[in-house]
Amino acid sequence: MQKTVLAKPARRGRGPSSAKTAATREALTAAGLAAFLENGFSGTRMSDVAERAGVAKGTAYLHFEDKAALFTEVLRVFVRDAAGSRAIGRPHPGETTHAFLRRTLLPVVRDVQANDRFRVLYLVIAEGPRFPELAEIYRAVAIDPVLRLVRIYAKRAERRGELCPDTISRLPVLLIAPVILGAVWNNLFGRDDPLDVAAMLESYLLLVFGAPD
Amino acid sequence: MQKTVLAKPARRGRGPSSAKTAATREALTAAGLAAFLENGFSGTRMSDVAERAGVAKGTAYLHFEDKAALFTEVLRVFVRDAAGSRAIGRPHPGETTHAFLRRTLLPVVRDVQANDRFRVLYLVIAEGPRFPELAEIYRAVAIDPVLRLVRIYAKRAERRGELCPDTISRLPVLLIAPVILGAVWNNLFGRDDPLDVAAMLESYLLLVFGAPD
DNA sequence: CACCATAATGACCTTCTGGTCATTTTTAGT
DNA sequence: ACTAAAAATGACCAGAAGGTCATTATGGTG
Repeated sequence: MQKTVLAKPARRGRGPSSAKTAATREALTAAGLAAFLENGFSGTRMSDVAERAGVAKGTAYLHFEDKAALFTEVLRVFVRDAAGSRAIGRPHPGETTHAFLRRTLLPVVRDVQANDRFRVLYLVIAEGPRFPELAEIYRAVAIDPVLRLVRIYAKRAERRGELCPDTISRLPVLLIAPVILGAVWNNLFGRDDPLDVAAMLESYLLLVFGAPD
Repeated sequence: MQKTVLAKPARRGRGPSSAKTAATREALTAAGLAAFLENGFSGTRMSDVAERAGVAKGTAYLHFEDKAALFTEVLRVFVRDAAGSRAIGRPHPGETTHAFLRRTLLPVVRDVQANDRFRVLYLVIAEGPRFPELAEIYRAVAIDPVLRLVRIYAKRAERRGELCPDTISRLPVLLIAPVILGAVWNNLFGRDDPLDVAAMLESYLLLVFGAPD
């Protein structure tokens, strides 16, 4: 089903083994990501990707079965890598859940926005129906873990009377709603009316948890 | 820039004027909407649209300049028509804003979901960057009016101490976040994990306004 | 009924682009 | 240096799909 790198099986021969092959692949994935972010799946031509990567079109097909494989591979790798930044930590003793979430979530969101990773989210949203496995992977790797954490801390907050019971713990998606909204909005209207997703999330937390005091 | 109908200028001639022409156009827009919803813009072939409409491909080009014109026309008409259901009414005397919103918003959302109009929203979201004018129209016709209303009633609620001040009135988008989320979620994961958008909005209102009593 | 303006047709053209492969270039081992 | 394995090339192919237009069908009008 996949091709990925065909190099692993032992360097027994004479020819070029070199790290250059890996570099070419890297260049292709980087070029692919950039191109897909810019023009979507069907709007991206393989020749463009190759050109961006500084190689010939045929070379792309040495590394990836076809365009769809390049697309899913690129995004899968990106998502898996990005998921590494999952170290959220735990609430300090005595810290309210609201304060904890502000302290941990906001920097993450700011970082995601600063590094344009919301555009990747948007790409998955826009192309998801045409690449169901990809959407599934994204969900399993990036969304569900977040929802699990949200549920845990929502329960904690409800237990401590900091949060309206049985809402977020039952529908953890509600907490990430503003983030999704921000990703979508900025990709549609961001040029004229950019939305500061972190600031919006901050307001949202205030709204949900009430004013701290 | 546009072609739309070329028929208006007087029926002076002999040939078939008939309402049949209009019917053909209707059939084309209906077929176009269905096809675009199903396969997106680039995934839809003009021959498909024509076939669905029961006409030859050339006929489609008699009514629409090109594929993009069909796409934008179809969606623009749909959005303008759908925007007619804007009769939200006003709060009863003494009614809390929370109760008012529940009473008026939930049926609308339920109706939208029942009639698959969220799929149209999703289509605009997914294709928006490739059709900026369309996104702009959608925003002007469907989103901004809602946001204006939200702001008005948020202010009212804040004045009456029903709502955390300076959040939703400053960021009215926050109130529609769950709706956008629902539209996106259901189009990505709806087959396996459908989300009841109205129910989610209900929970959301509860969360935002607090338990009624 | 004959006429003709208009609607509709579908074969055809053209372009575009995903994908291939014989050939050439690169590099490591001898 | 020589050689062979592997990487890279880019001209080429095939099919798909957007768009055209000479031709045919339709149905008011005189």
